[in-house]
Amino acid sequence: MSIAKRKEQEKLEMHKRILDSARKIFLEKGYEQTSIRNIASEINYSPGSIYFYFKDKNEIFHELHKEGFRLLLSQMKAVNTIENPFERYKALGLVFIRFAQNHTDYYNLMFLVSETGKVQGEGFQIAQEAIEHLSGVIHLCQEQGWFKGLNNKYLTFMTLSAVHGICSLYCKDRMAGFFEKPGEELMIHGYETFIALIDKK
Amino acid sequence: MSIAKRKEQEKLEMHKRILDSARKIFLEKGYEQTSIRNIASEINYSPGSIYFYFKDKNEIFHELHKEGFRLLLSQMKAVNTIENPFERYKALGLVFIRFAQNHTDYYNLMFLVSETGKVQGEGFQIAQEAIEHLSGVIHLCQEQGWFKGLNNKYLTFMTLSAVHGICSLYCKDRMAGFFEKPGEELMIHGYETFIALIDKK
DNA sequence: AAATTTATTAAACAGTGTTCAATAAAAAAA
DNA sequence: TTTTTTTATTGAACACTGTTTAATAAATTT
Repeated sequence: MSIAKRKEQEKLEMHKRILDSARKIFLEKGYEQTSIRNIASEINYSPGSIYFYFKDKNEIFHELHKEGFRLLLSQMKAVNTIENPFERYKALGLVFIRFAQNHTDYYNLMFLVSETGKVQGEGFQIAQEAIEHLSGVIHLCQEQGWFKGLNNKYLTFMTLSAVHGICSLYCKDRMAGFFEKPGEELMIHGYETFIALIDKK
Repeated sequence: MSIAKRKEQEKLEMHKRILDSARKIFLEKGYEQTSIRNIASEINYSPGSIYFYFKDKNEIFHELHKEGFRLLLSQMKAVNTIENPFERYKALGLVFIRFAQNHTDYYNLMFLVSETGKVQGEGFQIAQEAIEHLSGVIHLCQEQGWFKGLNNKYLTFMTLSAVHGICSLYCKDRMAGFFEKPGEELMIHGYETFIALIDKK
């Protein structure tokens, strides 16, 4: 039985090696510019063998997709230490923004690159968990008198939209020229403007 | 001279034929799923000949990109008939949202598909014009007492982010499942929530 | 030691964007 | 009108792409 176990471990290791190579190239060059042959040659492997470990290119992509969401979600949950719900709400947006800044490539992979439509399976579940987390914090705010008369779901969607809008404009690098400031500053000031508007108890 | 003129016209016609074919396929299948061979065969043309009229696939894409922006900008300018500046501001957001709904494929092409970084040349100029238009309307609002104490540029960026966030989440079809409502309703309610927040004179 | 499972590979298939020499068609010059 | 030159078109070729598969090597089980 220990032989089977070692086998399994070796298989996991190869799985990881491929994923490491894929992560490097995917985050560097994006989806289309990453080829199975690139991933394979990076680890001196044959392209065909990749298919022994992954169904196809998309499955590798979704593995990284999930990785990104797990990373984001863990950072979102870290703000639970903040007691004041509105402060927690504010921090949650900053987590998003900082994530887009520090992990621009993941952000692209998670929100911008992947094809329209359903992000299936586990990846979708984690994304949903992230939304529910935001919704929960907003609910806490509302219990304490913030956002009076506003629907929780729509507020959640709107918050998500505003922050995602900020991040995706940043990641796609649209708007340099009109907004001569560097993107990082613009994001923060844009977010502060948003918070200034929403901050009425 | 009339021969040269007819020649030029014929060239323009071929240019248009290719663009028409490209538009159809690009808007239907997106960037990557559109091939030069597809575009050519659609009009019983040889793939190589495309390169007599366009530098490469990207140049065709950017032509459509510009088309989309011209269309959006014309609809943005149509709200100038509204006298009240805040009403005009509100309508501007709705123009965006309706554009994303009615021309989802263009929206994808314009904001989501194209590669990170500079959208060069004329296309960039039109995008800039659109931003300046929004900024101008916000300026009018501020002259009449809205958005007190808020920086025009940041407010412009934030508005753009919020609306673009709504539209891009819609276009990428993220969030079905958590927000069980159809995307169109969600967009409108999300936008109304945004307006409810920002509406303080 | 033989049979069987597991892992790896190179080759092949059908597709991609793009280039280019050959060629046909049209216009200009002789 | 004939020759030359320009303009437009084509198919073949190049170097890629994701993926499948038959052959093969290696490791494990019988």
